[in-house]
Amino acid sequence: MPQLNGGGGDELGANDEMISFKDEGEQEEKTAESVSAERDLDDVKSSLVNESENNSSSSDSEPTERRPPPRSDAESYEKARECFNEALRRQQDGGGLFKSPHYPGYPFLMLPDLASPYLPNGALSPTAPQYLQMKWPLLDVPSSAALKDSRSPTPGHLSNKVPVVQHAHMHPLTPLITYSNDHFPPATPPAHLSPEILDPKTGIPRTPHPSELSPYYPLSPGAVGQIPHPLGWLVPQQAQPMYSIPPGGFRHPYPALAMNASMSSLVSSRFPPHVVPHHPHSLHQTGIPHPAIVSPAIKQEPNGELSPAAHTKSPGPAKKEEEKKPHIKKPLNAFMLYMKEMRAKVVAECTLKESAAINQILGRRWHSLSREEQAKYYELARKERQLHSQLYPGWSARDNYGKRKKRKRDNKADSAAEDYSARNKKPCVQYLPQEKMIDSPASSHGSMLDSPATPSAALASPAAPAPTHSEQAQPLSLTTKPERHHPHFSLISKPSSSSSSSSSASTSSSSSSSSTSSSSSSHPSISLAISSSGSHSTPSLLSRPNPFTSLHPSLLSPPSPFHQAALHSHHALFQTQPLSLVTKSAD
DNA sequence: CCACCTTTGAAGCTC
DNA sequence: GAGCTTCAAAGGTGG
Repeated sequence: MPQLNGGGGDELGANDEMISFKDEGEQEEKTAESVSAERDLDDVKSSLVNESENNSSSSDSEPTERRPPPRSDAESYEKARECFNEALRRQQDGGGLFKSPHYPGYPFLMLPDLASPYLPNGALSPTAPQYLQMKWPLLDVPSSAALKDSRSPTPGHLSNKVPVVQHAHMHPLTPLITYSNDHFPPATPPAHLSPEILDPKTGIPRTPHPSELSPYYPLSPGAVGQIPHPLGWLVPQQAQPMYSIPPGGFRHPYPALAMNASMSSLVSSRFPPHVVPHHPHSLHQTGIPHPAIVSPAIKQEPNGELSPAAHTKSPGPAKKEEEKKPHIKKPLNAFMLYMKEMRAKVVAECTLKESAAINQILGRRWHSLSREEQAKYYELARKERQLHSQLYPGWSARDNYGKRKKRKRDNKADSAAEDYSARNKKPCVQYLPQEKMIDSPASSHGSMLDSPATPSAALASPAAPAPTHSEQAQPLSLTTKPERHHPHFSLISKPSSSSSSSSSASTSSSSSSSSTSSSSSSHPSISLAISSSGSHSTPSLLSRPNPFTSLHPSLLSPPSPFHQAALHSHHALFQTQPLSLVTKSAD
């Protein structure tokens, strides 16, 4: 695996990590140096220092909320940290890391780059290759050999339309959905309607099957079993896909085959096993069966292949029937899609095995993603939802309620926050803070700005709520973490709020995270954002997240190549940041 | 063996 | 309409 990430793979993670760890003195320096002697180093350090201080303080300040992680956890996190550092080193050494011409040290800064690859018409520019070279790290993931092959065909050419492919850490997904920007104008047509996809092999444009658009769902009632999903086994990673197949069925569900691994992973991941009938590998290569469609209780039915249609298929006793009914899962949201994609990469980079820890990392990374990047996932998610709704018109999320067996609710209720906090999270806390610190400043604020809703809304989905101020203001991350980073704020909202302002308040977001997050975490981010804005001049280091995230919605919003092109210059972007920040703060 | 942890986001439910 | 709850993925962990 060394090489796996070794090359360009790490960019994302490594960077992330780099940043994240900055808080620690030594690491911080290392990272900074490694980062590349950015001129901004000083700034970063200073920021880090502050963060570190905050951090420490935070720990103090929030002791009540979170206790020190259990030893084991601590160790694991420590490990993770090391892992990150390692990744960092690799990047630096290996040189595989993607470096933006503009921001050498900061791989993440891709936005501008992204734009470049495309021609005005949205087609991939010949010059794009440079980006193309950088496959998504994910691809490099261990078991991905297969993936590599699959993607090898020509990721780049996959479709001219798919910009994503080019970018290293981009959205492998795009190919899937034809992300291309041009395709999702605000009022994007239903996913299935999306523009034609170039046939990977032939290069001939063809209309995509719904399945292609989103492979994730279980077969549609009518379509049912017709299609085996190739990717399902093709893709190494977690694989079982869940999506459905188009009524027409598809041979090749996805151009994906040709597509790059990441995408394929995504697709495959979701393709329901049943979709892929009895393929010898129906199980994911890893051997992990995917419950995708089937309800947990049922697990995979013998004929699990049956798709949703299945439910209809055997009219048995009502109860049994219900139980048997394949469980149509909720469509994955943007973050879930992102997680699916990136998880393998993170795992590869780090020794961490625990999903909880990994998820935390992914969460941070998610926040650190630029708006555009996030927007892609939002768009993808939106399309999936559309497809899902089309496939299962009658389906409602509520159908799945209770299927999971009541979980925490009980515990939480019973044990209350105390237990809750006590049990696990601590570890995370410590862990997070470090990484987060880095992110937080940049990303966090960015994230806030970027709030899920915003990006998506702004960029793509018409459906998505308009990016109102409030939305923008919403801090994604409310989830506690931010607080830690910035202890000052950490305390209950009010005090801190002064600085950051009320805006975030709204943010509190419904997110489940429950209490912990409660605090005004968002505020901190805002404050940071502001500060950062001031520094926008020095986007290089810190910034990655900031710059883009902070971008003004209007600017970012258009995912289309055109827009990207417009955005071309970072400077412009950076400059824009302040505005965005302002808006938020205002909110 | 099952629930939990953890993340964000969407949708449903409650008031 | 606001706020809260549940579920989606994932895999180690603990009871």
